[in-house]
Amino acid sequence: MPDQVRVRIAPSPTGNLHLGTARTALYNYLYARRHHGTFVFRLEDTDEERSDETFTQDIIDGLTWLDIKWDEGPDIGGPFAPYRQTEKIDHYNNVANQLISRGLAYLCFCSPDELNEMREEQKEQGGLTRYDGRCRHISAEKRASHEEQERIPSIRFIVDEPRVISWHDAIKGEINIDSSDLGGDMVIVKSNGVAIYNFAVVVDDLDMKMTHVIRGEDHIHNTAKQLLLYEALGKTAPEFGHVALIFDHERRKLSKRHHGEAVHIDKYRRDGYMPEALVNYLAQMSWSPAEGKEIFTLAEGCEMFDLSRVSKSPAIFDIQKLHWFNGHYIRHLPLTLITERAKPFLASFDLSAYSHHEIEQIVACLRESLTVLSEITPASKFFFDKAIVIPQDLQDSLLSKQSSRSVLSKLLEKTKLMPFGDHAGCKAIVDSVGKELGVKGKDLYWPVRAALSGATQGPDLGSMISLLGEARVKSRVESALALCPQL
RNA sequence: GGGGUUAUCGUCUAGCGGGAAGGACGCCGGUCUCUCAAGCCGGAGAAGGGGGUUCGAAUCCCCCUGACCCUACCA
Repeated sequence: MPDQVRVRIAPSPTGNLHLGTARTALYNYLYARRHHGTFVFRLEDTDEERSDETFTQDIIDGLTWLDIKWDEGPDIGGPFAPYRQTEKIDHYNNVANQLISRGLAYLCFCSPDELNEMREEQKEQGGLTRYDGRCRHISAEKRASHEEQERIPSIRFIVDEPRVISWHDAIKGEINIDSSDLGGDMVIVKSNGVAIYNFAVVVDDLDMKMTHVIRGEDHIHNTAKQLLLYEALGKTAPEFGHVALIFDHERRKLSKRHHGEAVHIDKYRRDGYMPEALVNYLAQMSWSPAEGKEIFTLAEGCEMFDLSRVSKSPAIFDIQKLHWFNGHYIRHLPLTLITERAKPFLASFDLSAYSHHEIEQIVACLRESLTVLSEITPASKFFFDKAIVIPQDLQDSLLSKQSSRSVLSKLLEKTKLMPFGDHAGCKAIVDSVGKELGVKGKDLYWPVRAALSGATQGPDLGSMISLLGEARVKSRVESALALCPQL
């Protein structure tokens, strides 16, 4: 019977949800869905110094926003609870003690100072730093004296060396690493009694019956260490797939340190990016569907995802391409959804001036030219302003023209005839004004634009007039006319 | 210093021994339009270097080089 696929995302709540973490979560999610398996969310919170609940919440919120849902996790439980490592401290200790009793691990009494000193010496001599295993065969007396001094030991796992550790990586292919390059016997439980990452992951992945571990390639050396632990515990290791990292245009790893909020998923939500766009961008950044599709939904991704088509080399984060995806989704997602998402960006305006349907129409005509939804705030401002301010240079260059004055006054006469609500019909009235006066093109449209919005550039003119409605159009044209020089 | 990963247009990629090296973003030009976009049409633009293997190499092998990652009682 083939194992039911079980994969996980295991972030540590020491920071906000990072772009790279989101991509790893996404790939795991896609893999789980593709194989009708289970996607697990678990918290690696053993670093009590840096872990924080607000980060946990940010990670949960971010993944939820992206619509990446987990089947088991700290918030919803599951058959292999608990899903936070801090709730399993004793369990890790028990497993570590088994290793000690089987002679595969031992107590290490070295102090941080001693360890540092050792490394300093090694650096001076050859450069290679590694734990020399001095506590591995500690004498009974020495041990007793350490205990008398109340020195609290850590637990180290014996790294058998030299030997080659190999695995077939689902993304990278064959990988071989010599155990001698792993830095010597490794700490698995810190002297504060808390398991260290490399040990806790193995125990958890075993407890949670993970079949595949898909993570960043910065874990490749960890995988070698972990493989040794699986072996010592007498268990079969899951399959591994290491995804290349994400770089910036200078080929630096994307990091909070260098890029700040630009790597924070929530920043994209706040700035008006569509989660569909981010998911689509992230998915195709290091993976290309066999079908060659560029635009696809999360659900479609679930049908097509294939680990063997994930790229081996790093991808550079390209905001331009994200913008392209984002603009596409702003334009193609259902209008009601985009309107809902636009509302927070319209919060500074008095929306009660328009009906819900009119707000939707405003969003409809504006979304054509947006790349991020936040741009709708300045773009829609003129719809809500009580009065329009026409910049001086436009007054000088545009309103000073005789034709502008004629157009505006003629338009004012025809305001009553405007079929408000009918975009094309309103445009037709403007055209009729132009026809009667023998004015066309910019000479006809720009004065109207300036009067209504204070700019010569904006959404479709017919839509503007139609949505602004009779009262606003009338008063704005009157105001503009008042600025036209009397001839 | 040691170890590992990696290398196709500026960027993301397709390709998996025989093609004029394909697509997408961006860029440039055209078209549409009252404007900015969007859309449509077109264009420029790529195999890091060196050795092999082969009738034939982007594709297989080796070396070099670059970039990146790891090298904690962080995760």
